[in-house]
Amino acid sequence: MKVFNTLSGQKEEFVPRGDVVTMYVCGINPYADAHIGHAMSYIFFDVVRRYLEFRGYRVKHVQNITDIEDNIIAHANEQGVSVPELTQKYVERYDEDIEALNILRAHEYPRAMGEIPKIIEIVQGLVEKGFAYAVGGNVYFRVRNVPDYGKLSGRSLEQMRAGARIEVGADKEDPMDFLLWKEAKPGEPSWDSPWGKGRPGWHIECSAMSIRYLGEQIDIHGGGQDLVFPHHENEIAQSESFTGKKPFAKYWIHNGLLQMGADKMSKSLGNLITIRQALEKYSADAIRLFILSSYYRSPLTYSEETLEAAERGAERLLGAAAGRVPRPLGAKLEADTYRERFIEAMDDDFGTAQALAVIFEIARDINRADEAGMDVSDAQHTLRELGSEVLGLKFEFRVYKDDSFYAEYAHEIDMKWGSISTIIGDTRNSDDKAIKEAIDKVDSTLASLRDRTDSDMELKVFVEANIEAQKDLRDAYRRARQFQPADEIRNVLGELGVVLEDTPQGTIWKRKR
RNA sequence: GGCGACGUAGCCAAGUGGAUAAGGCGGGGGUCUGCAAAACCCCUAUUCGGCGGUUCGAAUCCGCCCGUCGCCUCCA
Repeated sequence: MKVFNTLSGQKEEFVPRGDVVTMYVCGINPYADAHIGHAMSYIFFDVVRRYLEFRGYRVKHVQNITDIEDNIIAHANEQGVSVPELTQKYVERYDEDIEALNILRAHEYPRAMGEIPKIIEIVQGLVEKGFAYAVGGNVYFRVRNVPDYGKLSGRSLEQMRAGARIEVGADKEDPMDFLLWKEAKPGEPSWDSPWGKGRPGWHIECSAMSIRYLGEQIDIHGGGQDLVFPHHENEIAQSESFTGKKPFAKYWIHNGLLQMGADKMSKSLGNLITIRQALEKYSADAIRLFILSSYYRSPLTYSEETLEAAERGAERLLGAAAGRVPRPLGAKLEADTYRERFIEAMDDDFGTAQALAVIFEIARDINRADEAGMDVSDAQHTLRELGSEVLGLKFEFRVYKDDSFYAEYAHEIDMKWGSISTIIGDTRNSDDKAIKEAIDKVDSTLASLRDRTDSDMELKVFVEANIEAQKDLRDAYRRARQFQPADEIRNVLGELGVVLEDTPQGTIWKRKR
């Protein structure tokens, strides 16, 4: 299995350091809802973890929550709430997002606020070893004492010092020195430390959590490409200086960034779609397919058209994985070669795009073989296993949220139904008992739909009961070979956004996409 | 200014020296179906931003040019 390591700039054979693969992925700053760009990172690393486990590794996955820093304080002040109130709210919302996207929970989600003693211990250690110095209540990391500083991002101190945009802090020894501990201003959240009241700097919490929960050296450290410098570069410097052990992380894996139009999607640019907004329009499977359909290191551009395409793809996979008439006596569609090709693709630096191509081929061949009367149960099992276990697909239809489908349906059905009742009327006194009963059922579901109050929480139930009743009525007409009323019912439902499909297992209804 | 990535069909996107350039979406035609839908079958890049070069052979390597983007500052 090969993995691209940012540290070496090339693909390397993946050989973990011990029995358990230790993996640290940079997480959220909880002061706003996570957006699709975050989803890209977390879905990708979710697949990394799932694939490692699929290949038989045990994985320990830790993801930090940085719940104290400047932006958080600013947002809390703006909203007039305390920092813990703000962060708790967004951590909870993040948990919901993660679950909705079918991302496996990390084994630990340490929060910066809970790691202050470890952070102080590391800062103290760095000071004692000469890698850090205090100026007043601030403690800075002394970059020039680290000869290989810049090795991750491939730049030298000289290059960086020459950069025109680096501000020289008045009290820093070197413009590239960075803050480990920040003196608190009056009214800000703070903790006692050997340097007075203050809070952690911007990179130290990740070192502290990684060391505390995974050990001084780990296998995989991941995050978005925008974290390579300065965040991860500084993590390496402070961690390796503190422990005296190299490398801090054996494999550095960075995903490309999501583009929004011409720019990257980011909080600071404000050009973002949150995970929740996306989930109102697209299924989790479609979002995962969208993200996994390209190489993780390439940038990806958000577009409705591409998400919609992914949605249709997800529907096709679902169709192929869904139940079939069992054919135990038919020839078996073998699935081993697909599995081998899937593994081959994933082994090459998580080639999810090619792995997905294999997934779609399984789907096509299942449909084809099923039509030819073969037993496709093994292939379906493989499709579901690779799709859900490794790629994290749910194989569920899109869940429509926060739209007005049910209300509109309830509002319009009476009028629509009235317009076809003349056709129905001709058959109302039919001898066909099934048709008569089905008509009565439709009438009664319509009555209950009419009688409900607007505040009725059971709107969805009533609407679906009515759709079911109409579907059954149409089937009764079809069995009686009365196609005109049958087609009329289908047309009316179609105008209301409901599609009827006749399958070997009977007629099913779906929301129109 | 420095460092880096990318440019493949209408759209998304694999492939990175060799035999017919994956896969998805869309489009066209067909099979099936009472009619639809779904599914399946066929077609949809003689060509990989442009121009040169290396090679028996290049989308794949080298050079130049054009274009797009990221990082260098909080950021997945």
